[in-house]
Amino acid sequence: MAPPSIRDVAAMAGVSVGTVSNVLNRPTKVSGPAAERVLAAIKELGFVRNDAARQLRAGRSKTIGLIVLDVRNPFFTDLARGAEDQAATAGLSVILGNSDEDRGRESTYLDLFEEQRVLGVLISPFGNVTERLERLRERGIPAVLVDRSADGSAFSSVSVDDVAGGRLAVEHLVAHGRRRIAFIGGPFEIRQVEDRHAGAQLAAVRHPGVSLEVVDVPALSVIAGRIAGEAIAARRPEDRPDAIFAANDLIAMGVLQALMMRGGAGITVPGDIAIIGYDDIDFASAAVVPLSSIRQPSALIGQTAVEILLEEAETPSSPRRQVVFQPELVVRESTAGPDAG
Amino acid sequence: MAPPSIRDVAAMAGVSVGTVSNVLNRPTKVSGPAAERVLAAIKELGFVRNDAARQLRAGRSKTIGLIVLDVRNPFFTDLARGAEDQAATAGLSVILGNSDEDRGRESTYLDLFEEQRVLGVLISPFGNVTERLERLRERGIPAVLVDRSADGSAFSSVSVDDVAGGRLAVEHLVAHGRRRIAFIGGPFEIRQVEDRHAGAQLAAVRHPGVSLEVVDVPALSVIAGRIAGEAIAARRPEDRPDAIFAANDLIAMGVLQALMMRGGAGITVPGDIAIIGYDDIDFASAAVVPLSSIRQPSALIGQTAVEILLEEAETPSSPRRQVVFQPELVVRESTAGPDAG
DNA sequence: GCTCAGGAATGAATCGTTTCAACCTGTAGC
DNA sequence: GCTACAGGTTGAAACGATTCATTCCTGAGC
Repeated sequence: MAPPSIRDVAAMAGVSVGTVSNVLNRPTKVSGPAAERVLAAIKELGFVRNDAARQLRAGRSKTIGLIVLDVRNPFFTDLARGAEDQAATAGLSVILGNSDEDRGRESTYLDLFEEQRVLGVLISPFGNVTERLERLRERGIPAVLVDRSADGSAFSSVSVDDVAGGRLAVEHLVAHGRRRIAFIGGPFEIRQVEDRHAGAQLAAVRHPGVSLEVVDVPALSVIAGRIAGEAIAARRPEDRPDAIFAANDLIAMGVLQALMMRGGAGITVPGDIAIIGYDDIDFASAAVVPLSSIRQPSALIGQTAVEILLEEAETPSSPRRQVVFQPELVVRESTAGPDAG
Repeated sequence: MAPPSIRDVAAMAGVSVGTVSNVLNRPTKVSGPAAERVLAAIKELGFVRNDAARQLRAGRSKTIGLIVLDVRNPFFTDLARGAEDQAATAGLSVILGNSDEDRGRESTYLDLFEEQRVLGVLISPFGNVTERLERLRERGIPAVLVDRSADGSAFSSVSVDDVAGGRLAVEHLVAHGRRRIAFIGGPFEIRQVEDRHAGAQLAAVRHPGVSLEVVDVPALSVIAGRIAGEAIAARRPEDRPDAIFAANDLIAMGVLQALMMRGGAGITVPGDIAIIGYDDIDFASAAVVPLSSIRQPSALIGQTAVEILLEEAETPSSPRRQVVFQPELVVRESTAGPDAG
């Protein structure tokens, strides 16, 4: 019942434990017949390496710890997937922790990862974790921040340029002839919201005659969007914007629902009002009117973060890097449909 | 730079390694002053247990492996959360693997878990994994199936009664006076779809005068739902159902969008047609018309599965258990709104 | 026939923790 | 003053894979 060990394999194959280990780790060092006997014994016994013993000897595990703010957000699951795939090519695995925007949970995961002597930590931080991460680094565990550009340069980071995303969105709306644009989003404490708005502002001021109104909402949710949308529908037609830039897709969908509802004010999308969201979640293309959006290279972020992490694990003295990706415009009917203005 | 070991702590505190270990694991066995010195040394050195060494000695890790079909499905993340919380009360952690309905990925995770000598495995199986799981059990690693009642009784399982869920939905519609009901769902190879339909059928035949039509769709997605919804809106009014039971919330939302679209056939929900979905995802309550649904106790499933797993890990000879939870009806406007029929 | 090179195989030491038999030391009982 | 006993403490063995200095073999070269 106890799993067979490398010793059992050695006994069965009639070789020493060292040879079995060589078959597993340095196959070229072993003669053909010996290797065959060992492999046969492994198969026969159903031997599986004991990872704990390997780790103990190696002093480090073959696992990367990843802590995300919210597993239910497609952005993070895609990011995780990218990290996983990249790790797999190096024979590593990723263990995923969901902090759920809770300092306690975040901290618990960091403890766990430290006990496990993980190879490195990827984290989209919520609380102030710099000290914790610094301690990990002293212990030889590197960390890379994801979805957050590192303020100082103490740690490497991989993020997306939200300012550029906001600019993209508004430039696109302007290019399609829109002039009165509303930014719907909030709360502004969230860095991403602030940056997206800043980008929108930048783009707007570059075009004379273009105005940017701000509609502050309490959360990045469908409901918040619907309420904002209803308020806009209730305005006199001449007071309505001709385009809406929502801080994320959930808000955009809520707005869309409100505008399109029968019994509404007879507003058409994109005819009367164009709408663009942010994140390009799956639901975006499935909306009543397929939603234009700003796509972030989520998987690529994860992938790149793992690459940097491995580099730092290999060469602790390697310089920190701040990678910032550019987001991409995804045009669908909600801004460029058949009856667009 | 190498992390301090229990030996360093012992040296600093002027005690033996055995005593340090006792402080950590059996605090009552250690005298006050000794314990204090040890704790001080731990703090001073920033000592953190090496999990690999513990595991090696214990022969088993303190981790539970969980493999789900799709991390992006809120049902599974809630389940994972339940499992995690329950595990935490026993001082264990959960590592989450996403098979993404891919046999290869599923198998890779099982390999990983076996190498890690996890305490046990929770799995919502995709491929045929019975042999793999049986081998694990021979090695002393128990497994519990989640979201799938085990056919034989070889393994314990925790699932939800989908037949009962289907029955609930239709009984509810009938109780609100609906007579011509359409079940929209597919593909029928998915057990859940089949069971939900079977339950709907059972309820329908119990009521004379109630008919149940089936609209087969190729996927459980918003788009599939919208297409089906458009087809229904295109029918002559007298040929339309007066209620729709969708196999999941995504389909229900697609149908809802199609029926409510301006330029549609002037159909009101729930006035002309009531709609009920399944799963009670967050979006359900955020739909244009808040969606009635069938709620599954996702977190409770995860929690219970962990309980059973721990029992089997403790007592391998304990009898297998098949736990089946009952789903719950959640009534919102889409079936019982102000203008319901 | 002897030496030597080099490939192949060996097995003891090691990683850090837990466990447990053995070993104090002081106290209570007689 | 001696034994019993219990609460504290000790330190060596064990877990299983990896590593590396050492040994063993084989065949080539002279």
